Amino acid sequence: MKIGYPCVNAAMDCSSSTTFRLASYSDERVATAVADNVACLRRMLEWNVAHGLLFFRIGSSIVPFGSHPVNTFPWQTHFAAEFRAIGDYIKANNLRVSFHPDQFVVLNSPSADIVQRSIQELVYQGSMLDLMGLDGTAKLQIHVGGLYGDRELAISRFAQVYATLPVAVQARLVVENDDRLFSLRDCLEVHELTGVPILFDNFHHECLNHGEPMPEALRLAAGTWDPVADGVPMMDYSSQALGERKGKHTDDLVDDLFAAFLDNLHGLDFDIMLEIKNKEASALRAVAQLRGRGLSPAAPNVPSPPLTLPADPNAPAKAKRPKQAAKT
DNA sequence: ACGCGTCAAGGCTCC
DNA sequence: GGAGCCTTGACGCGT
Repeated sequence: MKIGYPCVNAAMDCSSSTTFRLASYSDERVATAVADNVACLRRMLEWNVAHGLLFFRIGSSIVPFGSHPVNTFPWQTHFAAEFRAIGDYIKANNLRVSFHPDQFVVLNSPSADIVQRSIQELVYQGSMLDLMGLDGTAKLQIHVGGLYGDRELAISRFAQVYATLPVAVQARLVVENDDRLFSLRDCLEVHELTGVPILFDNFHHECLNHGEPMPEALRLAAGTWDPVADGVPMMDYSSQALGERKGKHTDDLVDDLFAAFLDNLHGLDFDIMLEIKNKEASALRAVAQLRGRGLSPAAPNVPSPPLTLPADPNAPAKAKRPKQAAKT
């Protein structure tokens, strides 16, 4: 079990998302920004290793305009050694990383243009993981997309586009349940159509569900991950910010709620990304809780033990199979 | 030095 | 049909 936080370390005096305005694009600015961003990423990973945080979401904008046609700079070859070094560091320290392309990546959009741009963005982010030399356990996390007034059509369009994705992207893509449109149950349907693993978000599930108790939801999501090809299931963890709009993430880890959540795991292994505003501060407290339970995050250079699932009549889950009445 | 309007990209809800 | 919202950091202009 690894604990992580997204993109930004507030205790650090650098950022891995320096960028610039499209209007001031130049190859030189790309080169400068990427060099700065990769250097900061390295420092954040080192900080994480020193603090027992072995999971990290890399910000999407390491390469400014990485999938935009304006970007003609050959960053893949120019920074090949830097990306490789980051990947070597990740592997040597048993880290796990992921990307979460933002809301503009919509694979099931009715607009062919939007779909194409979305695929280009996935190719760009996936290619960074490729350059790092990381295997298919380093993931690209997206949502199903828009509803467009017809849930079943929207889901089938996702599946159709998924089938056309480059294999390198397919191997990394995971789909996350969201808090308003596509629930865990919808994601399970997407999984049945495509084989794509489900990245479970406990908070989104609390906002949008069909009565599945948390332990059952966790088991269902975990069952969609191939232990070898996909690795330990990833999940996002958060809780409701009190007094705020439903769905608003809390600013700070609520220790009691996190403890109660861990009780739901019943021995399942997950790598947990804390989507909490104060980032690494909460992640450190989560690690302390795990250590208190004897669930110490995996130590550097020691691979996680193989995932063992409770008995599941629907396993093996990764194989494509026809839609059937298995979901109850 | 600092404040603040603005920034590639989508889609949903509300009015 | 249009504005506001999601969510967020950082740019870069204006003062």
